[in-house]
Amino acid sequence: MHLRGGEMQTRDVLRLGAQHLQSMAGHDFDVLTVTRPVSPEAAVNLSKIVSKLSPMVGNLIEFNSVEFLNEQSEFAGYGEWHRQDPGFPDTIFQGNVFPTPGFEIKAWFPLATEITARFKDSQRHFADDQTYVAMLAWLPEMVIYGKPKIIGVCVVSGLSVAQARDNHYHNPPDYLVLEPEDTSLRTVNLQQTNTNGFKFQGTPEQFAEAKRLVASWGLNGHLYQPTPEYHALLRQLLQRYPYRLDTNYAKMDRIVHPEIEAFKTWVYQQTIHGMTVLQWNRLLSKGADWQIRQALETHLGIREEDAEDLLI
DNA sequence: GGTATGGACATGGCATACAA
DNA sequence: TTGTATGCCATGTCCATACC
Repeated sequence: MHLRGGEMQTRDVLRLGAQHLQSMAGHDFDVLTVTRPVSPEAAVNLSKIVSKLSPMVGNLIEFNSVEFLNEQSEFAGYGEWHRQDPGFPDTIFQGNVFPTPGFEIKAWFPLATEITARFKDSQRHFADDQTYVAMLAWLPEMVIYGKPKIIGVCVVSGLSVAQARDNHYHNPPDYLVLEPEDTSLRTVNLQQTNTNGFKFQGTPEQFAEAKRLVASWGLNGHLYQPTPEYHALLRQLLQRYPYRLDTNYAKMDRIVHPEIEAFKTWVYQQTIHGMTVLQWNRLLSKGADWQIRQALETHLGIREEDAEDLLI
């Protein structure tokens, strides 16, 4: 990598880090192993609960990524990667590079019903675009058993994700994106850093009235801005009309970020043991037991004899 | 029929208040 | 002083329904 004047800058650290994270694709994580099911019945049962591994493997992937980054010699002398948990982002480069580069690592288990990782951090945290989001898609190497294997990595700018999210959701008065309150005086566990989404729940009459209020803010009144002035206006809506907190707000699956969408498509198209990831996803979430049984026998060789062998 | 959206439920960390 | 309950925040899965 070419560095101007021999100095490592924030964007260099991020670019290098992104390259290394992407190189993890295709590798196993030797952190845990699900043993091969001994019978088709056990395999079917396992297929329905393997997604429960998702949160745990997600965490294992997060701190193994830090170790992996620190094994790379290019960073030597400039600083070290550290995991902050809790904290944002969960991986930062501590050293003599400023602003401090960081990765927010999100693990994605593509056999689950959706990408459940959320990205709720305020745009205001990305003023210098020093934080990138790394999505790591993983599966057990044998689909329902084996070691976790990284099948693909997508690294995108955190700022771009936050902007895509806010532009996608924010649509006053129907939907409001709200920045965290000023909670700097609270104890650390009660401080807010996340934005939230609110959906209008009032009557059509109230909605018409709310629309007139938004119109009175001028031509750019519907455009999202993270400023206190704009949020003072938004809070008027929240006080006057009923809204509900949207608990699905900012799910990575629903943000509609172009690079993330392209990554989703790519991951679903990958072929693993004779079927695409999307086909496995459909089969395991919607397929009948006999279909799952058949696929596991055809593609993974799990059949009745195995169980019989075991009994002997 | 597939996708998007709305909603419910489960789990857990952490600081703090309060009771034993 | 120690243990327990509580408030708030956060992250995850699953399912029903609306929509195209």
